Amino acid sequence: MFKRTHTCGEITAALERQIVTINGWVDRVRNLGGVLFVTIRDRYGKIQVLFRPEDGSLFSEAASLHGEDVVAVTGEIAKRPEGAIKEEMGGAVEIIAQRLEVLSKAITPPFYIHLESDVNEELRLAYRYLDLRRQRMQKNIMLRHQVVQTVRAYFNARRFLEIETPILTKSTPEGARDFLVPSRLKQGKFYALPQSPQLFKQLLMVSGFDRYYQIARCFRDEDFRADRQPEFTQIDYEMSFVDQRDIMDITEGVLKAVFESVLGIAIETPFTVLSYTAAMDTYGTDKPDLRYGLSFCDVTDHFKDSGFEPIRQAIQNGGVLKGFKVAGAAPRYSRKMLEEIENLAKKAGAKGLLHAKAVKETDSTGTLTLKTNFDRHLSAFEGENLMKAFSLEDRDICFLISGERKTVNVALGVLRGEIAKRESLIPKDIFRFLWVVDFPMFSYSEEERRFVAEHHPFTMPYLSDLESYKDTDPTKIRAHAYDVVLNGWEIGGGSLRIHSREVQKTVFDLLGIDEAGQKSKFGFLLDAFQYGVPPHAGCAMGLDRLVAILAGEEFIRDVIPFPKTTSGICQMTGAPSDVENEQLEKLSLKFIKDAR
RNA sequence: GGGGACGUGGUGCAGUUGGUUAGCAUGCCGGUCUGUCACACCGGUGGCCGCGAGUUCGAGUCUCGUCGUCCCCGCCA
Repeated sequence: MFKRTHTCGEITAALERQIVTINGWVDRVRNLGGVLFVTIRDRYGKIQVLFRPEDGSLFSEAASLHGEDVVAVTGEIAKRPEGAIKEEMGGAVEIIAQRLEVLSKAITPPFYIHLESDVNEELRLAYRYLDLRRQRMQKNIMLRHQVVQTVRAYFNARRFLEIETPILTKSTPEGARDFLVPSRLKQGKFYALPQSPQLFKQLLMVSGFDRYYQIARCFRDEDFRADRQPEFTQIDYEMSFVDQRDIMDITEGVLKAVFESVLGIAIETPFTVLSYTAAMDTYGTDKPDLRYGLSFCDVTDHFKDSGFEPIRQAIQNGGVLKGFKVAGAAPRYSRKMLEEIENLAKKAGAKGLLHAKAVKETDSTGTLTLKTNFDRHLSAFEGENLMKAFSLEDRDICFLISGERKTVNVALGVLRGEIAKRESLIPKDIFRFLWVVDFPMFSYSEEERRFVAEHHPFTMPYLSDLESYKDTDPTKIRAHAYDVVLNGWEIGGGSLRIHSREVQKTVFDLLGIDEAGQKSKFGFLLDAFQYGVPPHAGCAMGLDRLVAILAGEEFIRDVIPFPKTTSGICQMTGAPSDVENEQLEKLSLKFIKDAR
């Protein structure tokens, strides 16, 4: 084989008249009869090679090249003639061929490699190795590499140790469903694949490795989404002797480094910090997209004596009347559109949707009046306050929902997102980070009929809250937990961890995990905590989501080299697949019903 | 578990109220062509319309089932 002296991307005018050898794939062949152009591609770029008829057998051999053949070409770098220079097409130079070696022939691929045209994703996944050859995926995978390397460099420079934790580990009852791996040596028992390295990184703190990080693969056996795969990668880190702000600083620092190195963008730190309650009250979600406004305004106080029964009753029952304004959008909301929006609100849990349009009278007075879908029940006083509260101007519209606070928030949050989309209020190419902090420690699971941890059971609760509410209303207990949110995506989260055996036991008690359960499931952690555990805290960021955002991709599949489909299938390998009965027997496993 | 969208030459799409021969672009094959770069031009090849039932004189089109893909809800500490 003629080994390459240069990559395709390295060939520039500066190398004019040098003899070089390149290795790569045939991108395109353009045979003009008397002269033949072959574009060669590698991951560094593309370069045009020129074959001339006077070269005889070399020319005829080149004429039989096909797309995706792998070749070695030796030739002289030459400036293209005047008039044939197309900078944007790949430069001003080309290689005049002297020698060609076909390293391997390719059959016609099932889809275009050289074009960015749409291809059925199923097919892309079945031929992922070809899909990955395409420019977009090459760019994404290289970008992912760059992110990972930047992260490593950042942590390494700050005394963090990269430490691996087990992939075969113990099943934990809390949280997502585990992937299970049967044990052959301990028949009837199972390993689980880790949902995250959570417990191990805490134990590393106990061991004294006070700054840990890992690019960690995590596994969760739950249904998929555009931003969820059964296995995914976290940038996982943990520190001892720190407080929440220290973790935030490190997180902001690593994000800053990544955005700087990958996009050349300087992001502003520190990020905005919003409490969970404030986020819910203002945006109706715990991961608000701050690239646009549409924040909520509470007008409950002005409607306590509303003549509109649903509003009055909701408020009397401790509920609220809230909404948000869409400036200048009133003329776009026809009756049909409003009906559509109302249906959305109802689907999101609202009982109904009120709207108010501000209209300037066309007469000489030019007064601003409100047109609402509850005019009959709206007093002048209420209307005035509505206008004031939302600073309504001509052609503005505001949407209002009344009811129980949480329901109203969530429904308005859904509307906010939908209307931002419809009104094209979401600016491109900007990055709005924020921290959401003080999440509730527990929520009540109707299904399990017990309290469950909102973050995870090792999160430090506000000790004063714990004292006040553990016996009355545990959902009121706040946690020292924080999420980092970017453009409406939760890209990471973490918490201060419990480092007291007693607090940990109180939390387990509240979760309804009894003494025996604590011992069998988390005994090793509780044991460890008896031997001197440092106060510690940590965070984990979703690498796939982060890379997707940086790459401008909507789906994390497009930044994962070999992803699964939404039904958990690998189109390329066919996994999951049948196994031999012998394999099952070695594991003492058999089907209780014929799944095949 | 539930809802929605989709499945037509290798690829991307069109296909009317059910109607006779399923179109278009591109690829692929052959030819012409000495400066192209999505080369151009000429000719050709290529389809069990995902699969299976049903309705009908007749189904790519309608109905039911099934398989696959995608999106959303539930779920994801």
